[in-house]
Amino acid sequence: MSPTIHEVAKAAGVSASTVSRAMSGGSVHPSTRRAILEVANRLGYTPNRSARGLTTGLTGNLGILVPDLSNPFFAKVIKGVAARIRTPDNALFVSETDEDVTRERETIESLVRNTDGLLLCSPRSSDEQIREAIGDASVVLLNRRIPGLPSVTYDLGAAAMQGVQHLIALGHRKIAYVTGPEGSWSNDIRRAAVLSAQDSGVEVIVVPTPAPTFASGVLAGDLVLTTGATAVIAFNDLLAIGVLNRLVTRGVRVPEEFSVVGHDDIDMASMCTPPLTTVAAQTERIGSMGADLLLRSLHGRRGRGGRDGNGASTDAHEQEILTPSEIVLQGSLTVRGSTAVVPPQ
Amino acid sequence: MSPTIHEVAKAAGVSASTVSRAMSGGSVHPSTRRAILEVANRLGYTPNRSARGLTTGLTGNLGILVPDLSNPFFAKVIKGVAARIRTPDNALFVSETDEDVTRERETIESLVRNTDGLLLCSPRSSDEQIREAIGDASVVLLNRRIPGLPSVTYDLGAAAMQGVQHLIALGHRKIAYVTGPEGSWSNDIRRAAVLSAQDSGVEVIVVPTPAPTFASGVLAGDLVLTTGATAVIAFNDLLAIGVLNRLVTRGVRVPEEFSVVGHDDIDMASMCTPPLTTVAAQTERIGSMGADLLLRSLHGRRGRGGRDGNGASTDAHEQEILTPSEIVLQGSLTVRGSTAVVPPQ
DNA sequence: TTGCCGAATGCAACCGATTCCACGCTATGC
DNA sequence: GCATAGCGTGGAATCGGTTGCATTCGGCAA
Repeated sequence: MSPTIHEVAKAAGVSASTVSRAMSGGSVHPSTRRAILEVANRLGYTPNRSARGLTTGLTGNLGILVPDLSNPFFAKVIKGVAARIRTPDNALFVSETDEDVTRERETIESLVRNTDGLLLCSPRSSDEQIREAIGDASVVLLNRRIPGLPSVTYDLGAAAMQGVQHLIALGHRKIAYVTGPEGSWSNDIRRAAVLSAQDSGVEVIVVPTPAPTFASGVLAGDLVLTTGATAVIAFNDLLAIGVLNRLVTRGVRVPEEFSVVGHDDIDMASMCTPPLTTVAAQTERIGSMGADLLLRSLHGRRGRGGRDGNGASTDAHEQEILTPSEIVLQGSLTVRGSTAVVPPQ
Repeated sequence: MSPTIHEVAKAAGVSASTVSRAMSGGSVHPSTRRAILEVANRLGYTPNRSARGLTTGLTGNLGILVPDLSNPFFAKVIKGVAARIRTPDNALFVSETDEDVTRERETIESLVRNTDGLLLCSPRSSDEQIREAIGDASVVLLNRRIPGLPSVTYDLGAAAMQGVQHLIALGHRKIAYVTGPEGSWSNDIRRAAVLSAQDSGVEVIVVPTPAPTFASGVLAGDLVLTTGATAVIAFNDLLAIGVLNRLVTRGVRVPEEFSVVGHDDIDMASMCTPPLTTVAAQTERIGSMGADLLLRSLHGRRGRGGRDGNGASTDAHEQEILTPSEIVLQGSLTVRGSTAVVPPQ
């Protein structure tokens, strides 16, 4: 199919090594390089990735793992990553775990073997499990913080507090929290933020759910109504919209009789009726900054050491470049039509 | 990192070629194979993909291209593909074009070079452009039919007609169609289905949109109201929900005063108020069947011919296996709360 | 003029697997 | 009893790049 480097070399009247150097910025005479590039272009030469990967130890592939592709929050994160990656040198593997912790580990290990670097978005496994699974691969966490690993998150706690304060300011004194998935770092933080309202004399009821989806939200809607709360905060917008729909179906008027707050600000949040008040993240930004961080850390890394004998200095060099960066973005409350002052007794 | 085949060979006391055969089903004595597998397992051996790819010409990667990742329809298709692909031997590249035809071509060409096979979901380019871009790569089209290429579609025309008939049966005599993107095969068919209602004496107005998104739907909502139609059919659910929201905002009661029909049956369709009547596709199924078809066609294909001298017989063989299959699924109308009988004069 | 240095280039080894070929051995048929 | 067929195995070539090392050549300083 595509010509090999040797064919280009012959056509240009030079050796294969010179072509290789011309293509990848080695020391080549300017006029020679120009001629080679011209020939390569004319022949439509593209280096064979497997061959290159064999010597360099690099695949040119990055990977991202998300719990659920049909959750718009994750779709947006991937969009952010894809926008940043768009170069001829890198392609993006996408995998999902379907919120299954067992599969998560397998998938991480498989991705680690087939990519140069990995983005883990909202992983559900424990810190320790994740550390083990990734080994010494280049990984950036998204929407999850583990000490010592690079990550991009946003200030979940502060953002969640804005939602809580909003409800308190509206006079609500009994608030339900609809939980997210087991093992979710963000769920822990959001739940804690809501529970902290107890310090202000607010009663908090935690309502469990099997999965952070619309369907679970519908189920949770009924549970929420039995608690006697006047407002609900859900782990994410899908759940919140599910609750919202159930309330409306059961004849509860929102926001007059009941207030609903979600998290993530997915597109759907502004499309439902009433539009959802929600704690917004800079979703695409999480993806693009994560990709940035990953590419940067990759840049200072050797594929597998190659033939350079001196391990010590390389290690020191890597240490310095791989110093973990933890980026924290800002979140903020977006007030829409699903929240209002507490109904009179 | 991972041990090489030679290390396994030495540990097992055999040659590398025997290990290779043991791993990939060649002719090896059962007891030898068992011993090798045991050693390989103990050492945690996984074949190096680049090395394998170099000789076999296969990368073990598949790719899928969609117009927009944050469109839930495409997210579902990808889910279907991912579910089917889940094997240790294959990984999935995901790319999006952001509905940009220029980028579409570049992306296809890049994916063709880096994968063994490609799924093109709802491509916007012309038949000819697509044929050129894919060359002789293995490709399966999703939600698009091009004569001679394998594809998975559903009977868009018949399904769309159900929506049209539904509105006619409800007494509507003036129907607006909110169009989808330029170059979209499904848009052509859906528009034609709506226009065919003219044969039954129904007036049809076509309303253009810049993109098949919620935001465009909101804009289209105002245009629709100026037409004097009593019902609207939109190219997809995102547009339909946008129109719906705009109507509600402007005080038009749905479905009492105005009926709305969408296409695709994305999750959101059942979550909005009122829930959307929509023409449903078997979305995930499109993805999984497409993946099936692709894997099957790959199976009968050689990476790059290798060293087998006899071209003629191989070609004949390939011909037979690569005979294009065009799978057509069924679509159907899901009636929900956004459609009702035409309002009295 | 001689010697040295660095830039430009070619040669050849190598990355880790697959696969063709040859060899030895046993079982089978005549 | 000998030729033959076939299985199991090892050796070696090969895929298409990259890179360390050797070589050549021109230029500049001594």
